[in-house]
Amino acid sequence: MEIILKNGDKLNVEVGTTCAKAASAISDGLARAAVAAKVNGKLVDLCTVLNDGDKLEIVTLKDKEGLEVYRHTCSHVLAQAVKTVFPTCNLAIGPVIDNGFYYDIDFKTPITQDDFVKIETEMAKIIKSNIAIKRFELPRDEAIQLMTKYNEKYKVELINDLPEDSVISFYKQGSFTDLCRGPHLPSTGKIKAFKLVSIAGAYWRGDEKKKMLTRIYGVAFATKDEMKAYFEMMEEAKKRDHIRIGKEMKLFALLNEGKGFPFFLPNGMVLKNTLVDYWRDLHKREGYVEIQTPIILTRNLWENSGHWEHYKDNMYTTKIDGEDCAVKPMNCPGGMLVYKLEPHSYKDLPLRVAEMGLVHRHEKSGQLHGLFRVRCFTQDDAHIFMLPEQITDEIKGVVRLTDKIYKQFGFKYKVELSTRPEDSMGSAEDWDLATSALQKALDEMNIEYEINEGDGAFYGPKIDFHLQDSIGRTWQCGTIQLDFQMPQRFDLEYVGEDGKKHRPIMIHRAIFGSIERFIGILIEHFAGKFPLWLAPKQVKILPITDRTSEYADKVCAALKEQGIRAEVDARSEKIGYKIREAKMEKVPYVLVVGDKEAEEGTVNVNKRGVEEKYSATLDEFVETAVKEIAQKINF
RNA sequence: GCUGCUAUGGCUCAGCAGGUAGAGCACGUCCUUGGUAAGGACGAGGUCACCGGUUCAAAUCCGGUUAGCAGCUCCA
Repeated sequence: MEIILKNGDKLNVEVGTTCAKAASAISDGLARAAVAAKVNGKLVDLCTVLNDGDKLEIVTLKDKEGLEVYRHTCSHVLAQAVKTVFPTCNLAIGPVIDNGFYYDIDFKTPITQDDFVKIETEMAKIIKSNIAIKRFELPRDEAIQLMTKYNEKYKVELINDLPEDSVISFYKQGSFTDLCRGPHLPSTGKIKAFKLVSIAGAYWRGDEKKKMLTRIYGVAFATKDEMKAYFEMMEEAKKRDHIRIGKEMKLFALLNEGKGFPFFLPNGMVLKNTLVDYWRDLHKREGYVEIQTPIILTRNLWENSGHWEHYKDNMYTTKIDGEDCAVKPMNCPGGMLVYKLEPHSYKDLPLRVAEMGLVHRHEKSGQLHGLFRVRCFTQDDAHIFMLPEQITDEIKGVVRLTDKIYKQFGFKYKVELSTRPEDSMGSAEDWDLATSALQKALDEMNIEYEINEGDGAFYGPKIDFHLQDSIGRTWQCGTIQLDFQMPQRFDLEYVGEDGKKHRPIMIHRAIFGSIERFIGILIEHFAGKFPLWLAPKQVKILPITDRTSEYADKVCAALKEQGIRAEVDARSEKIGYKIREAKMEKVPYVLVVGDKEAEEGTVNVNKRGVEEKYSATLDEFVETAVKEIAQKINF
């Protein structure tokens, strides 16, 4: 019979030939590198028997799928090892993740990281024995019988929940058999580099109400070198951790006295204010007006907006003169009240109303994390009130503005479209209309996005922008939410061309999302090496001897005159020492001034990240610095 | 909130097996005025997160509380 290879070549093989055998017929090198195969586009085990006319593709560890198969087998080796070391435990599930794998296991007595040595030793033994991995399939009742025999209650539950027509397959390696869809490596000996890294709790089936199992995380790579490179990269990434840099650079403080409420220190305030100034300038140009609404408003208002019903557990409440009040978790109801203060004409729309709003949300204690997740933060919020025919253009405008701002910092981002959640308000028609409006804007702008089913706000669907932190976790920053509900609830209206009253449509949007979170991401993105326009300390002037400290003061004054954040380090320390300190502070420009410079009216410029130093007149340096700040050049 | 781990001078960390604390950096004083990533000497600074228990004796062992970290769940 004949099979077709990836490159289109045809190969004659005997009936009953496996993928592995076919691979070795193509080339010995490829056969040895093979870890799985793709038959007619479907990923399968190497032992899969080919049929006449099948299209065969060999998968190696160089392929993404190949590495996944490899990591998947690692998780099974982990399971086998754990079963050997702790025979009474019950296995749940063990999938592949970025860089590795995990397995959720129900232990009779809790284990700790100290047990990793035992487990890893057992895994190494399994790998060394190079046990063949065999697939077999069973009908449902036999599958349940088998897993019941092994006392694997979680597996029985999984089998019971599989759809009627699904194939129930098992993989057997030695005495160990596990329910699995596969595919797997042909034998355990192919695993070259793995390590167990951490242990954590995880709810069975991701449900908070179900039992918490123990999850063992591991990483696995095709070679030991790749694994080493991974650990080195993780070490580097940890050095970028915003909590650590925030402390080192005295940007902010997290204190026991205010759990989830960060303190901003002078350096951090420079960052925050600079971002706000940039934001405000940009929004003025984009036709926004700015308001500020109160932090505490009556409970009545929150009931009216629907927040009370959907969100009261996360709101801080208080009583003022006997009246129930709540601290705002969002700015919109305040914005609605402002809209209602006066009648609006269709000629006024779109109305773009921005607010740097300080909101408070009672996040559960375990969710708090540095500046990424806090209980009090500043939203760069805006509400856009508009006519139905303005929806697409307004959304596009916000997407463009978001892109512009993210690009300014050199961020790459991911876009998600979140649709109607279960717990939501409003009619299906409104939701469809709103969702397709968002989708239309994204499609027309040729923006790639993922759909996040059921993850919208309770009042409307949304477009979310996600940025990545230094160890690859993503955080939602920007958001554009289309809302038909608030205008209705607050009975907003405008007078149309026809002289009749109509309901405006509203967008909620934020670009930084939370200034605090955005600052956290900025810190990690730049590893604390902020571009000149953002740097808390922009220029440091270092006199070589006490003789030149007067000239240093003069240079500093000239820079301050131009609004540049400059300071002199006049301590009687050696120049090398002062340079080292300034560099560790990540100051963009360090100016060294000695007798020569004082005499010539120049400065010796040390630019961060640049080995060569150069001499410039004071005026020349001021000019370049002013220009770099004004143009917000990143370096 | 749940599971696990952690908590020692301003910072980064030692303190292995219980006998009332150490280092480096930072800080202060003095000497050194030195041309591009750490000059030298001396000094000050900690009831070892908090509360309780075991013990003749607890930073060290046990329990609880608080806070942080990793993950889970949640995030209008």
